Formats: sequence, structure tokens, C-alpha cells
Amino acid sequence: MSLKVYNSLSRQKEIFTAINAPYVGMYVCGPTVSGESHLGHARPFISFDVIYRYLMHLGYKVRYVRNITDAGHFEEEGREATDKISEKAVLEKLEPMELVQKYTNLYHWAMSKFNNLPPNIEPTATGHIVEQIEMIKKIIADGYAYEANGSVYFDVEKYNTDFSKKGMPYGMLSGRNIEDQQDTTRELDNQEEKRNRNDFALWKSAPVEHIMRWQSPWGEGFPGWHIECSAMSTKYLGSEFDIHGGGMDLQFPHHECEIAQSTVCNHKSPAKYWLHNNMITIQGKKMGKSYNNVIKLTELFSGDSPILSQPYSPMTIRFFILQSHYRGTLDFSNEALQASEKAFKRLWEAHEWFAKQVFENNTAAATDTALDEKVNQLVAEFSEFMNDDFNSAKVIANIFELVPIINSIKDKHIQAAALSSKTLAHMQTELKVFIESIFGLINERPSDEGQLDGVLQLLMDIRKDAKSRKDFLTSDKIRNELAGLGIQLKDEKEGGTSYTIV
RNA sequence: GGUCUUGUGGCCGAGUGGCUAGGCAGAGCUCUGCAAAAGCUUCCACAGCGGUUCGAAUCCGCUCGAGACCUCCA
Repeated sequence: MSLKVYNSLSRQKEIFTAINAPYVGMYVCGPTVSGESHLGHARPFISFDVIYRYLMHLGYKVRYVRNITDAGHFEEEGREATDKISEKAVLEKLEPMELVQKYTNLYHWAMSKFNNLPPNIEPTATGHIVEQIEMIKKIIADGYAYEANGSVYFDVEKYNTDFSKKGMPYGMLSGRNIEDQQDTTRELDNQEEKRNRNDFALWKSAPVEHIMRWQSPWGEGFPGWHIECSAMSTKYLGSEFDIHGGGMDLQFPHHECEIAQSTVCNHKSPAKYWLHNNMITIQGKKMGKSYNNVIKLTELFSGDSPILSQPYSPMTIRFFILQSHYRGTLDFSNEALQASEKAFKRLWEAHEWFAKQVFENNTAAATDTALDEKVNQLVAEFSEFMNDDFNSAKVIANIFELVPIINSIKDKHIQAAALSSKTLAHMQTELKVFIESIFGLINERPSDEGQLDGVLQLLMDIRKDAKSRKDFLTSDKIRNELAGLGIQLKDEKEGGTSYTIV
């Protein structure tokens, strides 16, 4: 069964075929490092991390490029256009690059907490000013951009007229047409410089107070809002690559403009498949700066926010995100996160125990063929569901159908021999592959050098002795005191005891 | 105003024509010295109204509600 992905460009699921198999080029829009990442940012990076991992699992050699926007984009809230990064730099009395470095480091820290694999290339906008200028020159030379007062604008009208004839109108990705766009009555800055209100900036002339500025053929300034992604994706993935990803909110205008710029320069539509993840909402509303409802990742991990009733670990959040499909909205609430926390714990403990087992006495024949068949079916569906536009939610549902079976084997409610040795082995490898390699879930409990384990084994021994003497005062004291320290003892069927660190 | 998405049980969330999604919470039971953990069982759905169909949460229409984009935004 082949992989199918939902392509925003065609608005339907398509069979994924690599342009130049086994190589796959994937570009994902990264963060603007003018501030701290929040929960909303976690979604695309975790979603595309799983997509990246799954493509590699399928055998593709993926080049994953995810940019860092550090050049500072425009904020047009007030009258004066101010550079986001330079503005904040003044407030915090930091050099712009110092600020960018700070938030880049914080972002990388969060990404590693989530166990996201680093991309193969993580280019920065400031490191590619030359490439961006070259691209703009090319667009001007081709007649699709014009200069005005030291700024350069993309001529959307002309592009749309010419490329509509080739079946590539402006707005093809987001389903807009220029006529509708004309209706907006919003007042924007520098409109008078533009020939048309749909035109967008490729290069902006920098006002004197701007700290971040570069020399260009059009004077000192800085690159426009969308050109960095076109320049860097072209440089590292070529004029036509397989996958372009990002949040749904970037579809227009960001990705639309990218398509226009790249198409003019490279004479090809840049990406074959456009994948967009949906937003994380909070009480039904998108989490975003402009809504004032963000939970920063540092707050999430520490619990330090009035919205949060407790801290949530990175794996809880990763699991929470994977429990839904990436194209659907996902509503944040403490209740929902707590549910994920508990669910992940149960899943992980079953998985951890099962992965360690060696089933030596099992035979080729299963004693419970119905169960054996059911297990094989559930496991086989992992790939089937992932192939259907990365439906991690359904895979997790199947894993949860396996959890009671695993726990029943553990508690001897089900004999391991109920399943064939082949089934058990297959189940072990597939669970490990999907949970760890593809979903990227990891054990979060602190690892120790065996000393803590030794101490706990001793305490459990003492408690066992006390219990056998019916000295429940002592046995309960050990259990309750440990519970107070966050160590939970669990008596098992065979008279043994295990523990988990909460 | 334009474009588009969406409305599933207490909460989160899969599901596009017929079969129990799943998780968390609730209830009962088993196990246990008591608990916890685990297992088993169970309650609670498909916004409303029409239509298509042998059959609809799933397709169509209308009504009501929610949201996103159109401006930096994952």
C-alpha cells in the first residue's frame, strides 16, 4: 500500500511519488526568533518531525530543510512600520543578533525536549541575504517586479495575467482570486508606493532607525516578507522539490507569494505537495500572539502560567498532538492534557515491559488463533493508517487495543502462548518502530546508575518481609512514604513488586 | 464584505453509507491484608429540520452555532 498525502494545492489526497526517488526534499517554515516559541509552534514542528521520520522509515533519503527567520519582519499595527526584532532589541537593551541568538537557543532547547530530530539544514534568513538579492534581481529582470523609493514590489497583477494562461494563477494554493482581494478596505502602509494593493514587498528600504539593514542595488534595506523561503528552498532543494510544509495560517499570503516568486525565477511551481497542519486552539480560538492566549513552551514545562493547573512534560505534549490528526484543530485544556499524560504513562509502561520480554517457550502455533489474528490485524494497520495521510491518531488507538493484551500477558490473565512466537516478535518490533522511531516518544523518567534501583529493591524486600509477618504498619509505611516521594509501588500477581516514578 | 473550514457522548478526539474508534473521567466487578496498578463489564454521541437511500454521524439542501485566512502569526 502506498503513501497518500493531502495536498493543499489540489485539495485532495494524492499518492505520494518522489520526484527523484529515493531522494525527497522537504521544506518546512520555521520560527521567527524574535520571541519565545509557544504551544502553537510546537504543532508543526512535531507533526513534520513525524512525517520526516515516517518518510525515512519508508526508505526515502530525505533532506529536511527548516529555516530560521532572524531578519525581522514588518509589523504594521501602528502608523510607523517598525522592525520587530530591532524594536524589541531596544526595549531589552540587546543587540538584534543577541536577541535572535537567545531565542534560537531557546527554540533548539525546546525542540530537543520534544525529541524532534534536527533538520538536515537549518538556514537563516540573515545568512542568505545575497541569495535573496539575486533572486529579486532576477524577478525584476523578468519584469515581474518594480522598484519604488528604494523598495521593490512584486507585480501580482502581471504575474496573475501571464501565469493564469499556464494554469497557475496567483491564489491557486489558497483558493483566492484577485478580484475578491480588491474588496478589502483595510488601510496598509506604503500603499501609495505599490501599483496595486495586492503587490507585496520583495525588498524594503530601511528607515534610519532600523538596525538590521543591508546594502542592495536599491539602497540600504532588508528583505521582504516571503523571499527568504523561496531563496533558501531553491538553493538547498532545487527549483522543484517534493514537500513544502507549514501551518495553515501561512497558506495565504506567505506560501502563495513563495509560489509566485519561485515560479518566476525557476519557471516551475516550487513544491509538488503542499502540506499544512492545523492550529492548536484554546477554548476554540487559535492560539496566537494577536489573541493574547499563548502558552509559552517554558511555561508549559514549568506549569508557570495562570492558564495551567500543572506543568506538562514534553512527551505529554508530543503525545497529545499525535492523538489527533495533523490537519484538524486541536483544542487545549488542562483536562485534555491530563488525559494525555495518564494515557501516555499507561501506554509507555506496557510498551517498556513488553519490549524487554523474551518469549522463549512460544511455539509457531498460537493457542488462541482468534486473538493471534486480531493482534496481527491491529499491528498491520499501523502502516495502513500512517499511509493514509499520516493518521497517527488511529495508530495510537490501535496501540491502545494492544495495551490490555500486553498487560494481560504480564498479569498472566492471558498466557503468552496464546500468541504465536512469530506474532509476539512482530508485535515487539513494530511497537518499538512506531512508538519510538516514528512517533519519537521516549522515556522521560530520570535514569539513574542503578543505585536508586538498588535502594528501592531493598525497600521492597523489607516490605515483603513485613507483609509476610503481617506487619502492615511497616509495609504501609514504606509504601506511603515512597508514594509521598513520587514513587509508586505496585504489587503484582506473582507476589512480586514493581515501582514507577511519577 | 470575500474565501474556506467546522459542529461527534462530561472532556479531548478518530471516523465519509451498513460493523465497538481510542484516550481521560464516571459506575460495577475481579485481584489485594488494605490500597494502588492491572484486567473485565458498563453508562453517556453524532447541532436542528428536511431530502436522497433498503440503510446516514457519514451524501444533498436549509436553519442555527463555532472558527480560520484576507495584516506579522505555526
